[in-house]
Amino acid sequence: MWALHTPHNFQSSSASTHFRFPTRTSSRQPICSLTLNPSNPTKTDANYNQLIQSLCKQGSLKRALQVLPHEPDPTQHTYELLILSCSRLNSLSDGLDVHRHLADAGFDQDPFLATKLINMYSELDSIDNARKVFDRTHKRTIYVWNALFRALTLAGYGQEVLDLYHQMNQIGIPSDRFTYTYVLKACVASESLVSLIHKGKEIHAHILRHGYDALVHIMTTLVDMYARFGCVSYAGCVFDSMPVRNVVSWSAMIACYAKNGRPFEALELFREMILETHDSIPNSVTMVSVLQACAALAALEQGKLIHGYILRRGLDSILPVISALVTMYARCGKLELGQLVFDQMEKRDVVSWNSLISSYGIHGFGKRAIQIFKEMVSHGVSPSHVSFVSVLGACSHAGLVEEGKMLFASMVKEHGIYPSVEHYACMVDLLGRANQLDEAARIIEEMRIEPGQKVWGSLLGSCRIHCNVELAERASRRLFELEPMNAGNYVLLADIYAEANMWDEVKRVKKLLDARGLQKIQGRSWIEAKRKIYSFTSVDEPNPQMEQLHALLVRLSTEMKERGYMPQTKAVLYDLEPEEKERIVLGHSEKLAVAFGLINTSRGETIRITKNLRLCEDCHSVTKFISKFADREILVRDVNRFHHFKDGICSCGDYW
DNA sequence: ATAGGGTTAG
Repeated sequence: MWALHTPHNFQSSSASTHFRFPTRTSSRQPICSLTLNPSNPTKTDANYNQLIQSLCKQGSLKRALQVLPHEPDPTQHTYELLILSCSRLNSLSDGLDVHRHLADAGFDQDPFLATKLINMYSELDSIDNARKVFDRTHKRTIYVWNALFRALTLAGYGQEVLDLYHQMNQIGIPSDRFTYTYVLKACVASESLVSLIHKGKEIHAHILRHGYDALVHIMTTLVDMYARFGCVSYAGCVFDSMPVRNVVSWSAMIACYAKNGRPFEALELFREMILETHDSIPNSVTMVSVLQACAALAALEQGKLIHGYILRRGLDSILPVISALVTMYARCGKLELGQLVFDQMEKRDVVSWNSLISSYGIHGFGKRAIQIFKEMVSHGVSPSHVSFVSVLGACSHAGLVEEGKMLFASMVKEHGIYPSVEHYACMVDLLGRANQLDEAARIIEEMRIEPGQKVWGSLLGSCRIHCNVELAERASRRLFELEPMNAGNYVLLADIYAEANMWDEVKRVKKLLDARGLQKIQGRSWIEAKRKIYSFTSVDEPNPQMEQLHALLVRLSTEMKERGYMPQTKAVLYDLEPEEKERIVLGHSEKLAVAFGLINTSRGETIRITKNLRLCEDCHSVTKFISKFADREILVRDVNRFHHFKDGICSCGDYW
């Protein structure tokens, strides 16, 4: 005999031996009596299936599983609901249990249920079991294949999907429209270092050949795939070719621009979306990308307008949107506004906290960032790997070496998070900037995962700051192998040689750069004034005020020299006369932007500038001078962090 | 016969 506890969500009288279905008519008629002997099937046993199904629908999986052994003949539908319940309740052990029952009953060759099982294991992060189900299923319908493709893609096994897809084609099973979306995603979900873009283009061709090029879902996936490969123009071509677009397509294309360093285009496309479409109304997902674009541009006025739009559209209570707002304000130099948005949040998740931590980090408030990190933990929010990237980054900007080491050690010990390349890169950066280059190198040697370009890149960057030729050569050797087309690495190495006066070596590196058809990334600074964004490069570009700007800089330079300013020209990669070098650094884009700000903004207004590269030392010291004797606050965001210049002092404490 | 797809925060 067996007994069941009374489910609390059942209307039950004091007699706990009777189950009642909660029905709309509140019938009190017992459907089946569980005191019956289940091994002796009677007519009422037909209701066990119904009972199990009903329990599943109510979320009482445990009870459904207790009833299951007593149903002599569970139906496909019963198993389906059981499987779905296991995913919903996130219980792998129950899932395995259901799977066992189903196999015992001979249902495991049912392709419909195999699909469901694969989906279940996928959601329960048990990819091996999903594979097993697939392997054991003889009759593999396209649904079964697609389910496995989806599961493997989500788990990051893109290459495996593509191999299986090849097999499927060999056998002659035709793809359907769902197959294409999964295999396209598989191309970018590959953990391998080789780019699978060729594969993606091949599948793109298949899609065109099979006439699937009018389907919004597939086309949007293609846009997204090219976006993730960084092929912005390809994504744009697909987007332009779409006969029908919807919110998701627009959002994907806007995200493509926002994530690939094309924030202007992102905002432009958003404008177009609003003005030219009637059926594609921007949603919260769209707005997140738009906010990212504003953040990238440091376009505060734009960002405020977008914030207004978000409020009008009632999208201001959606977590991702709010986190993006926090970041946008902080990256536009308004840390206090970011904090305000954060304070007003009713609910916070780990991402909201991460936004705030990294915001304080890039503004150089390392201690405050650590404090917020601890506050998050004390609120019961478990840090994610990004939390550690953010907080370690904050330590790095503020030179908090000991604190960073302690946090790094706590990752595994206290939070069970194993450091990834990103975390190692943070540590190398932290130690390297603090001139503990040997220890940074030691960390790399002790890494149990492949260091990769991020880590070597951090080391090379630190070598640039502290002019360590030997280590720089080691790091760059690896980097030239890993990312031969990244001009930045060659330039860093050349910088280091130049500072060490090794001009032959500088020439050699430059030749390497030329041989690969690469160019030094041009320095660019921009400033928002009167709702427009003005962009400057060191090369003369048509700007009506250019002469005026140059004249102002020459005058300032003379004045500064009288007060002890010494031009620092080591960023110049040519072996030139000092005067010539001086002339070059005086034309740096950041100084032009500062001069423009002095002329075109009112006194008392903070000059806010953004730069695409790391601030050079000469620009840094000149801006300090200017902040003092022009009595202006100047806020500069370089590629890594903020510099807040005031009274001749920079918030970075000359440590950046 | 049934089933499933695309964009998003740090």
